[in-house]
Amino acid sequence: MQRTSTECEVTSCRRCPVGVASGIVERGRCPFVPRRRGAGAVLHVAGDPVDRVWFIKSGEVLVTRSTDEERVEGTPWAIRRPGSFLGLEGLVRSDHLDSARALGEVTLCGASLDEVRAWLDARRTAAQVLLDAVLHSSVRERPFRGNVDGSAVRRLAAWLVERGSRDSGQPSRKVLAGLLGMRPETLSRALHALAADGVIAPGRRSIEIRDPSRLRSIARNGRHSGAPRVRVERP
Amino acid sequence: MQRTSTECEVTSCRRCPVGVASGIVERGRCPFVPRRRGAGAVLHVAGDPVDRVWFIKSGEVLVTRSTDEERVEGTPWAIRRPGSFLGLEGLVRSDHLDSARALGEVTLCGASLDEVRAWLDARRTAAQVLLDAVLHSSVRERPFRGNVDGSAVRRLAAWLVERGSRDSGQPSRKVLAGLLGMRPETLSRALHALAADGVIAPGRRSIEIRDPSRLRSIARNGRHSGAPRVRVERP
DNA sequence: CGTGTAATTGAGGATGATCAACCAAGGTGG
DNA sequence: CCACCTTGGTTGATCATCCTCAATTACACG
Repeated sequence: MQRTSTECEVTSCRRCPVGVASGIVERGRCPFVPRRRGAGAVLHVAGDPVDRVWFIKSGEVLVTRSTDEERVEGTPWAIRRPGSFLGLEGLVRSDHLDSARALGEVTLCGASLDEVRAWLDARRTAAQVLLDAVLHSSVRERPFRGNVDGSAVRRLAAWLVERGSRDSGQPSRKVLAGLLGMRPETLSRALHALAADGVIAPGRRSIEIRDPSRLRSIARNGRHSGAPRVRVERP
Repeated sequence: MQRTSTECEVTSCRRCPVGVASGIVERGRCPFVPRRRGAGAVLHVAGDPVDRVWFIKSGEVLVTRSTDEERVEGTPWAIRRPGSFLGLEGLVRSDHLDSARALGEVTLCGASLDEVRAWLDARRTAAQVLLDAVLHSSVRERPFRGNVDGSAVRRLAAWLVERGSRDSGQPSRKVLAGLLGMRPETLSRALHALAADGVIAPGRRSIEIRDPSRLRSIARNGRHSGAPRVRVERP
């Protein structure tokens, strides 16, 4: 079983798990061929038939799930990073579950569904590579659900804690709000509340964590002092 | 790649994908050994180290995710059915992501993590079986998030539509409420609202669908007439 | 036939969504 | 270089939804 695929391992085909499983080192051919896509490029749309499987080499991809059909752009569901696949659901169903858009410049290696199936049959460790990637992303990618998972402030704190060390560029407010299951306005207020507590210092493009321990405590039990609502007096 | 594993395929080892991949038919040995568990049995608790991987042969298992640590019982996350695995996250991390409890009488086949790893190395199609199962459950298991995915009534309607044909015994109200990201009280009111519309006829242990087309329409766009709130007059 | 648990109902309040206005930061073209 | 526009983000006010807590009813089970 492969270890976690981090960005650095993936950029070179000789160190990429897919390349290794394809036997690149001993002159094997990798069915996944690289391609570049610009920021904002739409990779697939929910409901479309799956024709290609993509492997993310570099960059980030936003996966959105469209709950209602009329809206083209669903709510953000997850951010996929290098080392994970897109479109593997094609192995068990015919159409895409969700839409995907490049968040920045991305490099993807693509293969047709048939090529992937052939690869799975031919290469002994191929399935292990896919299994590894799927397990990793299903472990990472546990989206927050509404209030059941705590208040807006708490979900934000939990996200900040989890993101924590990996300093990958912050997603835009709109995207982050979607990932956290809230509206941009609510996210703005939640950021404000944490900032009022001195726990974080939100900049326009990055959020600096000032008090990690308090942040963790808020993420755990949801208590925070900052900017309580005005309480209406009652007779 | 395996096809969808339905209950009937799984009960006999000769038709079970795990058994087949272990070469049961040609006298191979399957590392997964069956065990029965009674209703309510706790299979594992979030945070515990993963020591065994379980394969569900029959019955249903409730997977709960504990968001806060003090609460032993987290919010219901998904219901796993025959053909899916528990504890596969052990392949990529050391401890359980979530807790699991048998919803009724269940039969599980278990193997230690080491046995699973050895099995993956020894058996050519083992990884494909696991990959298939993981993809299936990640396709099925897309929990609803709070209001972002629509109102309580809409989420309930969507769940009823999706469950639809497969008449597996209804989960208890508390469990169902958790799966839908709402409180039991809210679920009760949502059921009442749909019943007032004549769309469903909720019994204590089962929910009869009276008007499937209207139910689908509510699931799609959230409009429903039943029991509108009293609207306060404003000057 | 009591008793405990699950499900329901009701009232009130907290929270987040909505809508509209506003602000700040980049472009773009004169 | 500056008016202009566009886009994304913030703020404020109001409202709908859902949560909370408590009381009550229905049901299963001894």
